[in-house]
Amino acid sequence: MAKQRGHLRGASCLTCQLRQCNEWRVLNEEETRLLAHHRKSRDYRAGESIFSVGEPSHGVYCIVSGAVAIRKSDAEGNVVPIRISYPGDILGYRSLLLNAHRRYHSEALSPSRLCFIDKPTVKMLLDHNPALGQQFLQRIANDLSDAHDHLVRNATLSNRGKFVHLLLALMNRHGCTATDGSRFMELPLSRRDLASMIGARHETLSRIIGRLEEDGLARFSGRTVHLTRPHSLLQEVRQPSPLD
Amino acid sequence: MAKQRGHLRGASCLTCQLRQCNEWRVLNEEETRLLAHHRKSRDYRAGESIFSVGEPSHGVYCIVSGAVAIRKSDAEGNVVPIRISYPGDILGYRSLLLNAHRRYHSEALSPSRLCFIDKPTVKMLLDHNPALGQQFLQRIANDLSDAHDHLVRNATLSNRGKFVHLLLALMNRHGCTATDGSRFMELPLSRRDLASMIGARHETLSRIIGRLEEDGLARFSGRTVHLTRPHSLLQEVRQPSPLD
DNA sequence: CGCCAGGTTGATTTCGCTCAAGCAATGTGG
DNA sequence: CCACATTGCTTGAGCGAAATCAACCTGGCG
Repeated sequence: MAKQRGHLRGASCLTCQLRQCNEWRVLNEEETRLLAHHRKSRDYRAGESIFSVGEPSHGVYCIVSGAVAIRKSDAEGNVVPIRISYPGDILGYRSLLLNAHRRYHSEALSPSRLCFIDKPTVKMLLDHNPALGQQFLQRIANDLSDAHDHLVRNATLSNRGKFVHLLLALMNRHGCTATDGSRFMELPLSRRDLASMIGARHETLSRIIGRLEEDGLARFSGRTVHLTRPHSLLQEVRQPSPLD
Repeated sequence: MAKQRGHLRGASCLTCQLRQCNEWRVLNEEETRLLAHHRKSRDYRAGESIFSVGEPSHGVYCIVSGAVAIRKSDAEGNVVPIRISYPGDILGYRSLLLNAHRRYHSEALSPSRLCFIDKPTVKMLLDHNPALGQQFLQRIANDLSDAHDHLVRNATLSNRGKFVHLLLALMNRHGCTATDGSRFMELPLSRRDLASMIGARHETLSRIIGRLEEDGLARFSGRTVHLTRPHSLLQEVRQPSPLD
């Protein structure tokens, strides 16, 4: 059933709800038809790789359903998740716009459906509609801002603070609100990955989680998290003010 | 004398050596003349602010001489230097391209000369020559890559490692090589700023510096640094391989 | 001269890493 | 079906790194 919904949604970009809120929204009907005609939809199993570091870029991917982790690795083999992408997000635009090789790993976190649009088609659309380039520019500028915010947080917060921040950010995407105001979700990543996202060992994360439970702020059980007092957590990590 | 050289260099973009290696290099002679006609050159004292967070963007700045610090601050008032820009670099393109407000502070580190190019002129050039937009795109993509590398390093290295990396990076820009293979430079930032760049307290940085001197790897005196065995430092912080 | 910003140094405590053991869930070959 | 490895996570002990708090130095500068 869910699969069929996914299939219908991916059947044509013209009817794709997600297109309304991503970079493709500036395309007119004719351009969208071109997009739909050239896109290739494919299902990925959980854990399956979408692209890897060092490969040449042959096009971009557009997430229809599921969730995708973007990871970066350093010389010692440490792998750090950089971001999680969701339905509507477009992956791999950077390598394509720069004619560069992939600098990131990308991997499905859950069973996912992605549409692939090859390079010639994207180039054609970029030439045809300058607003599309502007969209990508905006997107990359926002990514840069996010990365810098992340840097400032890392320089400022404790591991606990960083983790609380991460939890709240994940909650925004994955969370549901219960009737009593508490919030809960399924974690999209393993504890190891969560740990390396905040630059800590997994043992340390385990202890931080223990302390959060002691403090009565959260309950963890497998991959489900329940934040009993999200408000208290929020004031633990005063966010950078939006006007900066 | 230096001032006069700076003045001559800024006198016209047509004769500006720096233009050859920054984003303006894709402009033809006519476009460059337009640029030269609209640019306004101005000198800044050391420590003087160029733009501040929250201001609207009225144009971009192009560094002729000196050095400029870009800083970001969070809600608690922590200020973290994000990067240092040098002659040839163009500042403030992000806010302009996105029609957004400034998200960064920018401040001259030494007596500096900058050219200001107002928004209408940049817009005109962008419309006239699509390659310019591509240049800015490339620039912002590289900045993003740098920021992500920074994130991975922060998650991986110790404070000492981060500082050594920072020293080597600064050395690339500011350093001279002595006859014996050792390298030296003037630090462009205070120790406090250096500390917050690696997310550490200034006392901690002071101790790290002490240890580097004990190890016979460096000598610090005021703002001058002398790296006696740069090679040893280099292998302390195995850089991410360039093929990622 | 006092004052102050920038930097160093010391003592103490907290935090987080390392190493090591243990546990539950899952998978696999016999 | 069991014995056995494997994977992901938790827990504990010990230790080193870094934060915190505080004193103190040093070179401008009014």
